[in-house]
Amino acid sequence: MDNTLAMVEGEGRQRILAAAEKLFSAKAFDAVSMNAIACEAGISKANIYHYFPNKDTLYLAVLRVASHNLRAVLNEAVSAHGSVLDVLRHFARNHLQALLNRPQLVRLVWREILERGAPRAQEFAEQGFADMFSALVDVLKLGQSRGEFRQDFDPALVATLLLGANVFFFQSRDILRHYPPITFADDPAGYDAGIVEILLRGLVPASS
Amino acid sequence: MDNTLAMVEGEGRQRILAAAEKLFSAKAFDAVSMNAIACEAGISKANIYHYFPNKDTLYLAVLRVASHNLRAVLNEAVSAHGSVLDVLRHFARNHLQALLNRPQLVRLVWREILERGAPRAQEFAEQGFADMFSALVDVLKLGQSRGEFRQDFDPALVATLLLGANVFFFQSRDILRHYPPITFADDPAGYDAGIVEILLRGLVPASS
DNA sequence: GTCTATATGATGATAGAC
DNA sequence: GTCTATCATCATATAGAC
Repeated sequence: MDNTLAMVEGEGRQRILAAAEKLFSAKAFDAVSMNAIACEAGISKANIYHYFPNKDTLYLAVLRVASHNLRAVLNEAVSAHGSVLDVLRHFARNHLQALLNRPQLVRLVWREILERGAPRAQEFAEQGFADMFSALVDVLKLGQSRGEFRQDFDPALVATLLLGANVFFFQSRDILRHYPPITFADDPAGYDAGIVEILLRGLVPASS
Repeated sequence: MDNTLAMVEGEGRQRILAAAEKLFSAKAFDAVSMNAIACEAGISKANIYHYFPNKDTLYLAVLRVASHNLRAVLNEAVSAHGSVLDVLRHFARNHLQALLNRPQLVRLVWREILERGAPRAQEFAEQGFADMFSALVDVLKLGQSRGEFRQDFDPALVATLLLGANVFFFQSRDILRHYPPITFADDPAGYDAGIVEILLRGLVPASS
């Protein structure tokens, strides 16, 4: 069977999705016009409506693909083996690096999280959260069961702290860069190394 | 002199600013129409243009006021006295509570930080960052100079970690709530208490 | 499947009466 | 200072030719 036709059929849809993803990543929903998407995709505006019934459906399709891709990228980045400490350091560094490598995808998904007004698809974002949290919580629990970590802290809280540190770094990087006391704005690996080190050892000197 | 006229003169402007702040806090720039602002303010659309030359200028005015108010709220919340540990705990808890108490202001300012496409006024947001960072860094440095904290960590990095933990909590609260292992989504004070405790003592048991 | 042409409405912004 | 009426522009969305 010749699948050339099917590929050509899908091509138009793919071009539209790619163009829409690029524009929706850069600007908010209402700031992106169907005209701009058509222009970016190199087709006519009316043609978009042949593939997607309306703007909302197109946006949802973009978000679904982006969320899926981002999950894959992040899950791939944080999968690791070795000692608990190595896995933790690896997780932090690679998670942040994955965020920085795919800024458009991250922005697209995070905008959906933050703009609570029009709950278009929080489910996609929540899936990514669940992936990262469960992976990180498992590592921390393993460390606790092995006696390498204290027993008296909540793994979910530490997971939140670490993921939050990376997301915050990703979001605020441009501002952090312009603030003198901060020297790690252009050194994400060093940032996460410092974060993990502090988490492990704490701020207070070991007593007696 | 009768200042009644002046008050009435300013009233129209205030109504517009209040309405615009409410709407711009809930939705993005392009998603808010001048018609909606006029309707919310209870005046005609054309009247807005009597006070503000265009939509951008109005938005900028809203952002300036909001940023100023948010700075005041946050600075008020984190000002404290006492031991270094008390100040640190107080800072974390009250900073997060201040964010949660003024969600509209926070959203308005943070949207400006995240939407890098149209750099309308990053300066406002950066001022707030500088306030919080310098205050927190000062506390940490004081702890170091007093010998209550280790000397070998970067105060700016810990400040980023703590502020990031609060901002991340604020942003992701709705998602955190729906994730089973997390029990602190509705307990910001407990969250920050846990955060600070982990930062102070570390994850690894005190060796020997 | 892709296009041109167009219907319909909302947008930001202006002019001028009161 | 506030309004009604209106501007040109651009949006989403549809119809129909090829």
